[in-house]
Amino acid sequence: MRSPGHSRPPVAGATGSLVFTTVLTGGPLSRADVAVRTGLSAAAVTKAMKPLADAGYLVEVEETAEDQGARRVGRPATPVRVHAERCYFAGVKVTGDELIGVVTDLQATVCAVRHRPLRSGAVEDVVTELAALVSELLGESDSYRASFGGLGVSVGGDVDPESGMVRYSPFLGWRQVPFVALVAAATGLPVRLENDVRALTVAEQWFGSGVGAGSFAVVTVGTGIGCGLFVNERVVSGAHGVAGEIGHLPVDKDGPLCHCGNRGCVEAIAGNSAILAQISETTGAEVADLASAIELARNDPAARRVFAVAGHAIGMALAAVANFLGPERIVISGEGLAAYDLFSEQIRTTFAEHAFGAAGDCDLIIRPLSFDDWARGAAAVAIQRFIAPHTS
Amino acid sequence: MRSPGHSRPPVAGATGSLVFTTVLTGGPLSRADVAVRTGLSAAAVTKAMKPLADAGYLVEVEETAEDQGARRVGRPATPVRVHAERCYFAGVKVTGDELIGVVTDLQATVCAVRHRPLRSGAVEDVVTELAALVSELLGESDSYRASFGGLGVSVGGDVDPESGMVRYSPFLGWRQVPFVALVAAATGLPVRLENDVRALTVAEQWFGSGVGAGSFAVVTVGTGIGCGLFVNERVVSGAHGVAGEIGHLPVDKDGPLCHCGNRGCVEAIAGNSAILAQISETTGAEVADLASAIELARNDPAARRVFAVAGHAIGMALAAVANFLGPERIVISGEGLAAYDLFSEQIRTTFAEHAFGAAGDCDLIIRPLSFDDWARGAAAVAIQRFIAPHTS
DNA sequence: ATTAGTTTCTTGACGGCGGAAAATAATTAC
DNA sequence: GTAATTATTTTCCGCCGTCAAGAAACTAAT
Repeated sequence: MRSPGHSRPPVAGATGSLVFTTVLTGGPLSRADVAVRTGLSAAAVTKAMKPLADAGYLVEVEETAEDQGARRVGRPATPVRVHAERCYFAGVKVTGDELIGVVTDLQATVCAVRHRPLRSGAVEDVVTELAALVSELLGESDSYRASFGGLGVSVGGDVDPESGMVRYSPFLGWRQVPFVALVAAATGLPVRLENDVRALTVAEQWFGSGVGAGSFAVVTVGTGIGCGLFVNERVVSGAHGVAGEIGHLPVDKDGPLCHCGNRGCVEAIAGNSAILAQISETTGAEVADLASAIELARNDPAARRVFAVAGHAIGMALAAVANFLGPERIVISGEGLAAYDLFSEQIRTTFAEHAFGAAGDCDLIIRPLSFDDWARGAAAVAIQRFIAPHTS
Repeated sequence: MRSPGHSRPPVAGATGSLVFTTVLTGGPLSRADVAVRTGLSAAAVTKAMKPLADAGYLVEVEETAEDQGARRVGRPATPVRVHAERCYFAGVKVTGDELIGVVTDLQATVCAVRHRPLRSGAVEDVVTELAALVSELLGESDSYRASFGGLGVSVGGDVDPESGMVRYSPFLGWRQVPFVALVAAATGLPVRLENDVRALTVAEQWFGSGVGAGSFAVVTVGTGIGCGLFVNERVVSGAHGVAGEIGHLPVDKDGPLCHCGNRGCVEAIAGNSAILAQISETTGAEVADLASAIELARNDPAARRVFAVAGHAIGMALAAVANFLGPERIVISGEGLAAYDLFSEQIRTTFAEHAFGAAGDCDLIIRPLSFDDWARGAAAVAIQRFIAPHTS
């Protein structure tokens, strides 16, 4: 499979990346603003922007007559923004039974989505399907291939972005799989691999609620309960590939048995399947999926009680995160949040009770999440790689 | 109070700091080794070392005949080490009822120790006493004042090193105290303030078990249970001044009531006073201090059981830290560790049970801690400030 | 309309600093 | 002694960011 020449990142060095990301994450900004935000001199900003503008990554915003209201004296600023369509990226999240793929532009706006069921979890099959999916996605518009920046792939489990290895993925049953090499060979594209939750954290860092925060955490509520951490200017990876593992935080030592062997883990109480099991058990009703469980809870107090208990468990987890890291914000997201109105109050109450001192000051931000957002996270990893290769 | 000119840090820029800290923390190293470790070129290392050597901070090691055993061909390397006596630092830990002060050399080796009771916790009184203590300490040798690098002060609570403010200290009952300014005025010395646990973490980072680790955590077991975190090349401070607050991690929802209002916090089970209370209650014996409690536990199974329960709680906390951050190492320290043999097994068992996957691979390092070590931590902060001002 | 005042952006000179390569140094292996 | 090998130093080069001095593009007076 031959592929056209991919766009080379035009980023000169650290300063170029810094300026680029500042504009990317900070919306349209004048050069003077960028200078202030980055701490660079105005001259340095001008010089750093030159090649980026020449290559078409940055463009000056057309002045729309009466710009920002309070215009002061002096030469008016010329805001610069990212030319989002200059370059496209693909992101694929690999789950145990499905591939989710997206194409995004430079600002991580999703341009195309495709899902593809996985019949087999064998490495070769996954690679083949993945290559086919990406090929389909990039086939949707000529622009995608013509100016392609990179492919990001995210997998749950212990993953090493540097070596491109999936060290261990429980869902797929993989160990020591050189996934990047395989996917790169099959697609001919530049590939970057990352853990799924960390990929989501990267997306949040640059394109979501993490923008401007010195530290934040992303807590995902779904089948499992996960957590991505951003501290000291970087996403936390963990020395052994594990980090942000809050799903097995013990909440109730007499609680339900968790698959990890202990009792009363957050995940065993507030994970989607745990909720379903509890509701079935408590009410005797047959609930097949979360949607019907939510439906039921709207009328059945016993079912509602299950959600409250789950909310309590989540609140405990959030408080633990806040106490531990003291992040500026915690973003709570995940498919499980469809039932947010059922959780909400209990989450906040428990959080407030257990957050210690000033740790309780951290913002709790709710952000429902679609499955596609996981793939978008993978694309965000590719974008980050493209713009700031040294960072990750 | 006039003071002689303090040593100016001879550190040129980031590279100078990097080279200096590499030698400081890595023992004697040849220039070639430093180049490898830092990723700099050999030329850059030579250049960076020049002014440091000229100023007497680095010295070449005398070759002691038969150096390292396996000497290979080629020009022999000239190891360089830090001249520890080139410069002295003071560190003071402020507690509710006592000041603990030390003088250390450049390698944080303690050269002098003094304690000083605090009759009053009023800000002015503490400042006065602190100045007197430091003056006494520095009076112990002419060298101290002659080549003094800086004073570090550590306080428990919410502290902002940048502004030099104690934002809130529960033990002292202080709020918004500009402590650095006051101490600097009273002593005429360059002063740096830091939270007590973070100061200890800095000491560990440069002069203890944190050396060479990309990430680690320090868990202190004493009256309270605290935790300092080092991730992504820096100590974690928390957006709101709170970080590493694991003392109130819930372990047993039916456990003893904690002063924070919840039940079964780690601290309410494994904190020193909690242990004493439990032992008194369980055995009916009067135990005044931890030492007698330990004594008792060696013979009394019921008392021993209290330590086991405490060990379990600590193990849970350690597992939470490991799961959360995935640090390379966890250093467990504190006065409470005098009873280490009583805790040990239970700590490790519980940790192994609750550490998730690869998070359990992290090293657990036991390091008993004296009260003086807290002051040494404060001195380490001053040393870090002296050598790498930009870092913190 | 002209002039002064302001703020933004650009340009060019300058300097610090790290890397590459060559020179120098100090030993071991023959 | 000569060659090989490794460490350190020196010299030179180029990148990159700051500083200072314009140039540009407006507003506000006069």
